[in-house]
Amino acid sequence: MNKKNGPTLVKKLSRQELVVHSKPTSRDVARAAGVSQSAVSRAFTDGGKVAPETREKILRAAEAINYVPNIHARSLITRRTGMIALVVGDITNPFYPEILDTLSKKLQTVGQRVVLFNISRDEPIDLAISGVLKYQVDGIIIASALPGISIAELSLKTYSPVVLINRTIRSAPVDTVSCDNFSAGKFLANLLLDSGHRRPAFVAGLAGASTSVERERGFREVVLARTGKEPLIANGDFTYQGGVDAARSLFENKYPPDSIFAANDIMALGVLDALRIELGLNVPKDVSVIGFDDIGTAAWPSYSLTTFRQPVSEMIDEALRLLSERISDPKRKPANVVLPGTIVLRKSARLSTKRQRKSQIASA
Amino acid sequence: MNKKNGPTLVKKLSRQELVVHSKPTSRDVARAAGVSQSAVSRAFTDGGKVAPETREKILRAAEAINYVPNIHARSLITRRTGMIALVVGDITNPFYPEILDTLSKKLQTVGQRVVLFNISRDEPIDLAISGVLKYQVDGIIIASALPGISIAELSLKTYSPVVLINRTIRSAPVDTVSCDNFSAGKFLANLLLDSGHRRPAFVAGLAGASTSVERERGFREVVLARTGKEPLIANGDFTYQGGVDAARSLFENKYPPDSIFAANDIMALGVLDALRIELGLNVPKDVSVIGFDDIGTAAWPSYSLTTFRQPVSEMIDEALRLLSERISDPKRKPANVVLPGTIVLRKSARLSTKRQRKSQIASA
DNA sequence: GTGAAAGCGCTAACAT
DNA sequence: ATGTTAGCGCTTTCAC
Repeated sequence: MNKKNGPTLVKKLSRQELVVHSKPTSRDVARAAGVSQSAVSRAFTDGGKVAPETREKILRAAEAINYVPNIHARSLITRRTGMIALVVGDITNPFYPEILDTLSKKLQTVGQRVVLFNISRDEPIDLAISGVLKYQVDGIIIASALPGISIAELSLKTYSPVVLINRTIRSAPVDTVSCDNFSAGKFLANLLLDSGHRRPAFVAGLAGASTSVERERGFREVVLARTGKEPLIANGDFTYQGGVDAARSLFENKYPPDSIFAANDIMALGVLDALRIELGLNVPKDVSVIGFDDIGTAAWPSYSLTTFRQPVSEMIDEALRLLSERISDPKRKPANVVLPGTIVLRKSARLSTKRQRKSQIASA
Repeated sequence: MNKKNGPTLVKKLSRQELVVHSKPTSRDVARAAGVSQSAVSRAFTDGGKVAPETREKILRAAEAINYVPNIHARSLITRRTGMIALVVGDITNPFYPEILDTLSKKLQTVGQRVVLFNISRDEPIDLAISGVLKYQVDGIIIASALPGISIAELSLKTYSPVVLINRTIRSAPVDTVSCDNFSAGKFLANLLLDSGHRRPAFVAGLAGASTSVERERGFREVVLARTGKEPLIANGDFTYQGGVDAARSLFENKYPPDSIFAANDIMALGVLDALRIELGLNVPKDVSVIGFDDIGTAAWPSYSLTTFRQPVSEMIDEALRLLSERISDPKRKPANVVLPGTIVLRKSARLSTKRQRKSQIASA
């Protein structure tokens, strides 16, 4: 339907003649508008130097033949694709859709898109990453909870800027943004202890996840210091079912806990359900439960989960800022942005009144 | 660090010299491996004709300089990008992350990726679509609940195959895959009525959404025929809060319902919470509640929501099949695939025993 | 302000 | 089996 070839007779068919419905190109628009191909290009670029009436004419012609610029051809030259990769490990956890939602909306306002790389739990992250690199994305945001060990290598291989969100890693010099998980863990332990709890337990997430590890470290440190005993610990695998199982196992203990801090909300919800329904306990009367993240469901009255909110929107703002900073200065020293979170007091934890205000911990 | 230029003195710098860290290209690999550039290309293509030892050599050289093929340059020629666009309207509804998860995992097994287009509720869909088209995606899956009116136009402008998932549209000849929403509505009305309910109510989703409309049509038809009265209807906007509000308004009625069918699970969950917590009612003793979708949360014991399951995995399989069929035959008549769903019986609805088996409705 | 020409990194036809 | 060559659709000098 376009192209410079003459009438298509049956003879050696070139590739483009074989294409049934090839998309119109800037060349087609140029022909239709009676201008040069480069004029079309300029008409579609923001600061392009074209006379207003020429641009008008070109845009009309483009409209008429349903022309849309090919972003890949453009990116070959500009070296920008307008795509940001989001690497997630467990989109089933509602925290990630919230990140995805926030991120994609922020990006869209500046004409960018998110390409999702949904890596499964056992897939080695570096393999996934080389899959990402092919796409020449302008930046990579990794929110995967997978063991970060190979990220070190990655950051060397990558020409695209990388930022880890909601996790950190010691071994590699990489930009990161996260909550102050360590302080949060301490804060929550103190909160529980201050309110008269004597046996706080911790429900951990995935083994290798820095977030869970840090929250645990802070929590355990305070519990140990103040009670002289290690907190009970169960593994919840960052899933709802894991939370259910963790609660069960915690209560098989001879001295079961009187309060539980789960390393994320989805586990806390599982804990809550197991406590109330399977074990017939009253929350918060018998046991206090605190989560982490503040996903939407946490606010639903059936759960009314007291939790530690991560500042998702700010975290993403920071991630995008780090990304663009690294674009302009690839050699800049890696930054580790730590944002403060907020305790959100609801009904799943019995906390003493002197702490009942919305308090905020400072960033470390 | 690469490129064919000589030593970089300060003079008119070409674009590539200005780039600090330009990625290695196949040319760089060719030079490193002592072969031609096209040999490199072949080494990276699946059926490429290269001697095994040459390929080895090339891959090693590529590895050494961290070369990754540029997918955009490739797509310029092959006319395939390996990207599938997923257009969603409300990723906050957990049904969509489930779709996204399933889709992205299926695509990844065949080396494809999903690019997410997360359009906000008020954004005109055709604008969003022209954003999609720039990306030359191999296919577009629209799972947006937005008023479909402009999709008609769209399908004409689009050279990429399009399939609507979880919605249909009369005005445009477009491939669609969905549940048999109409039959499902009828089925659920009969189920409720058969179990002794006398005043079934319906909680509708977004006004323009075909899914909600069809479910309502089937439901209302049966209720009207069997009880002689229209069912009560409230609008829930496809959100949790909408469900809460809908339940409230339903019970402001002089003759409140004894059973509620919500057009999706997230609303049903809102209904449940409002019923139990705000209105102090017992579910299912006082009121039966049925949802639609069977999102993960529906199975949680706190809710134990009886619902009508959509066959997500099969729907996506069909969508991908339709997409690839349309690639090979762009002129094929649009297909409207209708898949049967399944009732999932849990505890939120009081249903009579003779219906207590997992029953399945046939596709229309 | 506009057009001609070069070339982004790659694949595919064509020689060899 | 390998290299040479011609573009894919676009942006960007460079003349005019």
